[in-house]
Amino acid sequence: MPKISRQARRALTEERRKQILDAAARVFAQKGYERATIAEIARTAGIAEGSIYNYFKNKGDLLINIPRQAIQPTVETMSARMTPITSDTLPPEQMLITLAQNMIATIQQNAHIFRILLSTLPTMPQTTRDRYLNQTVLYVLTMLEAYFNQQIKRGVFRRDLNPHTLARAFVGLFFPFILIREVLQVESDQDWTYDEIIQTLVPLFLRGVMADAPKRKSK
Amino acid sequence: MPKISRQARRALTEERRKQILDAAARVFAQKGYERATIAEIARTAGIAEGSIYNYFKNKGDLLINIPRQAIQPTVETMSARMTPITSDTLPPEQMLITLAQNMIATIQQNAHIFRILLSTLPTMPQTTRDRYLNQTVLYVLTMLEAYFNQQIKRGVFRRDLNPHTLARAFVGLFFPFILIREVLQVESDQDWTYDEIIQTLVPLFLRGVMADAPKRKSK
Amino acid sequence: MPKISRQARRALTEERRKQILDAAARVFAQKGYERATIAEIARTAGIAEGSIYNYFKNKGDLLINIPRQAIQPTVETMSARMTPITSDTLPPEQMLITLAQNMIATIQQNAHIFRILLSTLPTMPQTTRDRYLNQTVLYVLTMLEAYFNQQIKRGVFRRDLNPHTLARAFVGLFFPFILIREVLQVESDQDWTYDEIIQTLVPLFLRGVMADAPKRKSK
Amino acid sequence: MPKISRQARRALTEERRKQILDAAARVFAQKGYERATIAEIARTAGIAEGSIYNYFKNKGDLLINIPRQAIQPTVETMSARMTPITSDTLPPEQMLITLAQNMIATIQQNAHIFRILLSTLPTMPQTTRDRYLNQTVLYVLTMLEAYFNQQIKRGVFRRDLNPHTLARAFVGLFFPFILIREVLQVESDQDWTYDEIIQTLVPLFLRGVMADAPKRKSK
DNA sequence: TATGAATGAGGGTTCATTCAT
DNA sequence: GATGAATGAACCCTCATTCAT
Repeated sequence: MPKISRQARRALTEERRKQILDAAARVFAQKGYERATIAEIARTAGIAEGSIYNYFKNKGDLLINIPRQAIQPTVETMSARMTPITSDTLPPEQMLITLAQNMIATIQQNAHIFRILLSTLPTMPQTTRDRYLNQTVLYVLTMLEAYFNQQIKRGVFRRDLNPHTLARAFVGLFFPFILIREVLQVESDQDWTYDEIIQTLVPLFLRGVMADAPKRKSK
Repeated sequence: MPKISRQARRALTEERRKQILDAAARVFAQKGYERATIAEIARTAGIAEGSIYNYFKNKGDLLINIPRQAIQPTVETMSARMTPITSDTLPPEQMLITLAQNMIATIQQNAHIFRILLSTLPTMPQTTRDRYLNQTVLYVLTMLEAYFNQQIKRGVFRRDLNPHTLARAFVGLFFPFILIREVLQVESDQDWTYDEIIQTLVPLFLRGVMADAPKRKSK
Repeated sequence: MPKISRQARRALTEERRKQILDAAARVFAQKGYERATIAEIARTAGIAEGSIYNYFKNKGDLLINIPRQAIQPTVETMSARMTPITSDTLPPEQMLITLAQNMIATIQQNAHIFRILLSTLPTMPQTTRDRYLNQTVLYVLTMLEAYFNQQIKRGVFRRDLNPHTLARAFVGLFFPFILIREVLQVESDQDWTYDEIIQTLVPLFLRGVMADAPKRKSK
Repeated sequence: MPKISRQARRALTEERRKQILDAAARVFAQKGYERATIAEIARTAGIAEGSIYNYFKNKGDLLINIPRQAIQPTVETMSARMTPITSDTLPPEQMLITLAQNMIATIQQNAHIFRILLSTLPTMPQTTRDRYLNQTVLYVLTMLEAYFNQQIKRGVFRRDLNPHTLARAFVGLFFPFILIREVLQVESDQDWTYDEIIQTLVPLFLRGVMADAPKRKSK
């Protein structure tokens, strides 16, 4: 005769897991995975070291579960903003600006997760790495790809372009800025704002990808 | 009195340092800095554990000395190709293609170093990090910036563009591809070649940045 | 919520610390500080190597905490016997004999600690050394000094003497004997007992320090 | 056909040994035996590490050979000053003052050796230790003992005293001062000079040991 | 005989994980 | 489930000693 219903128990457990993963994410982001200690994660989470092992198999298990916990929600938020309906109503420039803004905002809000990803991915085992990537970066790339594909099919973007390439290139445009500011936190490289960058690069990208204006249709 | 001339001794020492750094770079790239052990580095270098400490203060000292050893030579090769003279004689498209090819080739040849950089930089102490960055990425960015600045001043590229931003954006275009293939080694994302990417993105970028050519309006 | 009351936990911890310090003192005394290994201390204490670090910061921390653990109790016993009340009631000869006996007994019971002190003090960092000395030797010297000062003021001991000097000289009288027997354990120098020494040297010292007794001149 | 005569070779070797032992003594005194390194001794001696092994079997061999090298000369100087002839001509007070001054001067000049002795003796193997002691402290004690024996036999010192005990007690009187100043270098205990100490303690000691004045002979 | 790079055993310390309470 | 002390494997680093030159 449990004092708490099974459902309530479940919820409590889930709550605890979140609390621990949150602490782990913070410590991993600050110290890096290897130099983070279970002791510090426990302290940050406000529980005992041993308790962590009631919720996660081991240290690696924490790392594996961080993206679902921390990234997916924001990724989903982002994807929600990219529904076809929206893309119909917005002119490409506006759409791309919004996309870039969302992407950057998402990364900014989860900068510590990105730091973890960067320092961990290169030396992770294949399967873990793929799982991570699918849940995060590739997910976003796939959505972008769909949008570009649509625009190409409509003749808005040049027909000779490959949506796969475009998606990666578009994201890449902003990559160095994000890397420098959010991940590496280089302070000597700060005389710009994301808005300026977006206002410069989206039009630049568009000039590059837009199909020639209909005027020349007669060519 | 030493049996070997001071110069010969110096050369031998330098040789040994290279040998050790090379081993360290390989092991760091494979295991990540923290999980790499001195024992394995020594084994890889074909020497005894203790010998490493005759050439480097400690494990961290190995890390700090890797870029100079492994990257700088290629970085310098690259910079040699970007002299103003060269940039005068080549049309922008050819120049940018060459630059991109060089950059990608450099990274490919030093992919393991890049893996180290990525996994180590985020949790490095500020000063070490800055030193690393200056020797590598920022060095290249600065050169690119100079080139773009030149082209803007000549009216070849749009005058409303900022060379600082352009340099980062140009590098960023290729970043996701490099990341996916060289660093993360995602095998499910391989149906493209760097040449295709370059042939697509350099013109795209150029369309975005070239000033409208009034002279040729009459064409 | 802890399963054990905070007080009980404290007591257990204190017990463990004593157990470890005791083992450390034994091993340090036998091998000397530098040649003693954590492994052997752990073995002697009957615990695992790592456990020591749950109670002490490092090897040096063991050394620093040994005197409080092992000497202070006896030092305090000794000081208890030297209250002014006691010194009032005993004639100087009896008092000094008792003092010498106590001192020697204390050292005998903690001979291994003294061996540690001697071999460690000369090369210790200043602050550690001062802490050590204050807890042990200087503590005793200060007490003696107070006693001599009292006797000088009362005219029992010569007024031209300096209590500071006397305290050191008195302790020094017995020093070579203690050194030879307890610390150096020279076996070829054993045809005497501490009692004989005390019975000889206390009167000798007293003849040296007693004020000429004008009252008894008429005797 | 040696270029150098065998004798000259011998002398050179002996010179080199002295040079090395001198360096070793200095480093041992400063760092303690265990923490002293062959590298530092070699550096101090101005030769290569490996060369030390051409003159001494190993590190321990250095330690064993230091007393003969460094202490014996001064010990011999001291003993020279204590010939019976001298002791005949000087009154006891002058003699003891001279002895104390010589002893203290000797120790002062060789303070570093004393630091080595103190930190090394307690954990040395028996035989090494005895050898050390016989060459140094016991040597001096034996001489003192002879002097006291003479004075007792002459009736200058009390007949009920034991020269063995007296010798140790006399040396002990100055021990704490030497220990505090020369070995432990306690700086907070410096408001006295050796001369003051000697001027106080020698008469004190003499009052304790002198036979009753001849006036009471009639008793 | 002199050199100093090479060696590798050994020691202090950290920390993920276990388990008795 | 919660706790946190106990564990011991693993790692970095030091340094006495050797040996090829």
